[in-house]
Amino acid sequence: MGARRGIPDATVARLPVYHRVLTALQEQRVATVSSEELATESGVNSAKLRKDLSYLGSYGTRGVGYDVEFLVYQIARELGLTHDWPVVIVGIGNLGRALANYGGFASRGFRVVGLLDSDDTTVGQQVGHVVVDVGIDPATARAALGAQAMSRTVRHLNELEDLVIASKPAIAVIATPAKAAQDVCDRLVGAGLKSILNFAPVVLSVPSDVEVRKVDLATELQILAFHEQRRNREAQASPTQVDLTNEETVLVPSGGKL
Amino acid sequence: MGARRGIPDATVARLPVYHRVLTALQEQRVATVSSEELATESGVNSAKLRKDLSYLGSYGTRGVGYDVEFLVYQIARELGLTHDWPVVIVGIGNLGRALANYGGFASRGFRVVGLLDSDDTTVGQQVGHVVVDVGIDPATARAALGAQAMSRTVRHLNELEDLVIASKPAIAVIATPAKAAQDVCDRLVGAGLKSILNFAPVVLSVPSDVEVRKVDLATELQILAFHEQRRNREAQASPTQVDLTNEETVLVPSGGKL
DNA sequence: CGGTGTGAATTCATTCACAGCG
DNA sequence: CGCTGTGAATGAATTCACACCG
Repeated sequence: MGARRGIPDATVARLPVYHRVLTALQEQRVATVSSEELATESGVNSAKLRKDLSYLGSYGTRGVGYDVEFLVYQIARELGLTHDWPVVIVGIGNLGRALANYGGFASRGFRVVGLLDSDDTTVGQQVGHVVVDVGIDPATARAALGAQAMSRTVRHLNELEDLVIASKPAIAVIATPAKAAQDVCDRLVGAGLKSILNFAPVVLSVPSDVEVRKVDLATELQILAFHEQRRNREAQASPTQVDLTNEETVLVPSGGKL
Repeated sequence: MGARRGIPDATVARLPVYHRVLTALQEQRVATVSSEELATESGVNSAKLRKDLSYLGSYGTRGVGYDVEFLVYQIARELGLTHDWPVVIVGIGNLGRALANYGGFASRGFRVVGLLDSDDTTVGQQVGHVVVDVGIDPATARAALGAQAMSRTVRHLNELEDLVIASKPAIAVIATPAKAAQDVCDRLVGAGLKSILNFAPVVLSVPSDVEVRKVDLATELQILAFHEQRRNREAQASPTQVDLTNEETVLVPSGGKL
């Protein structure tokens, strides 16, 4: 039973991991893989993995496993990695720069078509490496370089609408300070964007047909701090170890977890 | 009924958002807030918010709402934001630099005590602004500046163990390339760290008493791409617009928002 | 009256366990 | 026989709806 309708969100969130692991296996010339192996490499258990994959279709072979190459392709197609996704980045501070340079984007069909900032000292700067695959013919290379150089030059925020019209980004990344984020978001939405990745530490309000995903660095640290604190509270309450040394790794003999 | 035992993970993940919103309200001198208001600002519904807060204790007043200042403190305490959390960042590329400079850390008790990299041209560099609050007395300022300058100088990865002994970081951030991440992780774990925030696109394997949280930029984009693709498929199936140009993503002229 | 706190109902996700296929 | 694919069981998170209190 192929399930074209409604892959659960939790599954969608794991597909990129499976895809990455499978791609690595592919590079090692591994032809097939069992749910058990793939699950271990992906940090999940095998039942979950099999159920996840079953939402895409029955792509495995009983008694054998999954064909790596075939599965890579199926997941890529499901995620839309076979398309080209033009991305605009707004806010070219440290984080925006880091994102503009991030290799993991280009390799999966995400192509930076524009960089925007409102700071006059940043506008006009060239950001990131301009790279062309070797073995490309000179004319194409020249054109590609030109286009890349263009899309790597930071433009002023007030060109946002022009950029959207000209380059039709499908996804916008907001890496501005918190204060500017909602305004930028409103303009992106006004220009027709429907997919936004937000790094600013604010909750953006958008119409219900726009999807926003949020990455909040401080939040992640706070969650870690919560668990760290809980661990310490428990250690204090428990009878054993004195653990004010740094070298610890006392690895609880047979730990009382949760 | 105060619930000391077991705040659900999903709730813990939302507490930082509530805390941020409440802090903003506090700065606007708002004294009390209802679950409805706080929920809207936090992007959740009010029932969820009330249930979340109920895990911390009965801190609201019926017919009135929550005391902003009191609630800020309670959440901060629960998350451990009243502590100081020394952080070490490993991998000082674009992202590591961005993280080292990120203001959202310092303001919540996260203090960068060390920066590590294995690249000799990076080692020795000074990263990030060294800042001291105004109105501090000169001697203290001098000491603070010294300590900060120290902790802002990139040190070589092979000093990792020394740094852990000297500065006792509670949390490590891995911002290295994928290839280096597992090795770095093993060394951090070996040195006793139990809380790791991983930006490298790999699944880290760690003992079960170590907590790893992962932020994967490419993954987030892929999830957006999935939904974007689904939206487009549906649009295609629906009667209106033709959209078979190669440049795809034909912007709807003046939006039919939902 | 207005708004919190919370059992009960519901929805969503994970895990179990095994039938059935290659 | 080995491993996938999946119903059924369990568990977690969300939402409902209202008793209860200030």
